[in-house]
Amino acid sequence: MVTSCFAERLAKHVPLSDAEKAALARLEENPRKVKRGAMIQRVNDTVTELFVLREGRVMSFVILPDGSRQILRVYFPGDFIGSASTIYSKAPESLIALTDVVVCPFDKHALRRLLEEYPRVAALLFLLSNAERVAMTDRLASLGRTSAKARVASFLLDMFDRLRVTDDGVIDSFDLKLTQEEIGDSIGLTSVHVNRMIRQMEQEGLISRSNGRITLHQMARLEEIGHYTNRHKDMDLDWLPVG
Amino acid sequence: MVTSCFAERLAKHVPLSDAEKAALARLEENPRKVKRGAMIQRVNDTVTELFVLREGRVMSFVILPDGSRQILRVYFPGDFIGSASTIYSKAPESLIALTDVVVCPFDKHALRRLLEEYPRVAALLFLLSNAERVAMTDRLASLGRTSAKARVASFLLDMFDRLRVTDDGVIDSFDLKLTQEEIGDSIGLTSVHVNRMIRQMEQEGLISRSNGRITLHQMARLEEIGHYTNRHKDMDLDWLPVG
DNA sequence: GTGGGGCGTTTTGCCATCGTAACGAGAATT
DNA sequence: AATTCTCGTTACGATGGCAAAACGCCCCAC
Repeated sequence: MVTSCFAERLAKHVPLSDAEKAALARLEENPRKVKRGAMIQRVNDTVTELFVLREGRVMSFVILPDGSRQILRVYFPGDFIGSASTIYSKAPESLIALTDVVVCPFDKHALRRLLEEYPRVAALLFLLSNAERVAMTDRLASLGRTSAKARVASFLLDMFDRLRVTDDGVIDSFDLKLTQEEIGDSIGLTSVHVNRMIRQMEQEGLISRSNGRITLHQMARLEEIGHYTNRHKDMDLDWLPVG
Repeated sequence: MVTSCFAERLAKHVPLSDAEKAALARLEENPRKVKRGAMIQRVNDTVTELFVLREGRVMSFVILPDGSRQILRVYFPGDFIGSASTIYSKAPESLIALTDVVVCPFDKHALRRLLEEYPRVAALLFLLSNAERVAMTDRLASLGRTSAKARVASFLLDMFDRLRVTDDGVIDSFDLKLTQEEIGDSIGLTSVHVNRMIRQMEQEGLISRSNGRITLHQMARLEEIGHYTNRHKDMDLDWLPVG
């Protein structure tokens, strides 16, 4: 059986047939290595490609006319990236490698064939796309209606929970691989203020840090501060057609 | 031919076969009238239903523990609502009718059959879900990185452009049917500050108002102020399978 | 081993933007 | 007619942005 990190990810939600696994693996036939810091996709590029992220971390972002940056999403291995190019001919967001990375690009016509031949995979992609939407609305509420401290708390918890889905090594500490400026650009704060909040949370014993790793100490208290809800627990995909 | 406002909406993107139209119309077999202000869905309700909005306006929102509200999305006729319940068993957001409304609820198992039998519709739903995601990221950048004035400007333009997709009567003025408090709750501001910005924009001749209707005068200038991009122009669905 | 450059973090003082609280007026709803 | 909504407007103040500089650390060249 060919392995595919995307198939593995999907299989965490729904058991896949061998044919489905093989079809998904075919999307990952052309792995491409990308160096840390390199641009994978640029805003307004004409794109027909999507990606599965196999190794490393990637972020999507936009730069506003005044030069400020909004980071839209941080991606982890097994994530499906750049789905906006299924509907827009020009990329609405840029993609950059946060670490050395392996991405598997495939053309949207390959996706089309997949959707035609494997309706259940199509449904699954639809569902996961809805999960992404909910993740966005959660962050929207965070940016729109919560304090700086709450935003940092919920951001850390979100990263933590997402890492834990794929990486079993994650217990209560993790390596964010983001600078404080990047955290700020994710949650609508300046790096200065992110620093203020992180140090404050550290002093309060909510988190601690050592050489880049962040440890979360009072998970429940952090969830309260950040008004955070772990969405991963409540997923229900059992109603999907059987493979 | 049975008419369905959802099919009509989809047909604006891709020509649909009669079979597809009929299948979509079947989702709308049980129209339900809802009074203005009534709750259609409540956060944490166990839900298995989705909706097509046939008439009126609906908003989705969450209430944070401190009582503040974040409005996540305003929906217009032809919109597909509540897709989060395809993946979460408990509703992550509340739905409320902004005007008297006709919604067409259907169970997610009906959606499942549709996805199984009409792969192209499944693909289409996937694409539109991605468009929603992009709309969310646009607002995320707005909340995270732009001023109050920019947020109001881009919000007005967004509502305007979305109304124009379905309502041909919309030229340069429209009836928002939102209070200033609701606008604020959409873009992360207080009603007081929304009021400041709106009056300021009115004084500058960017917009004008009379009994609830808003008229946009300097569209280009507004787009500049709000860092707004009209996403509707750039859509490309031609690569989808033929019906 | 040492000096330097780059990057990220830490820190400070100042101040703009935006929120809070409060109240009045007019319109709409009962 | 009474009540509730919505909008308008004010004074005051807190949150978080801005600018600038210093600090620590890692890596590299010499």
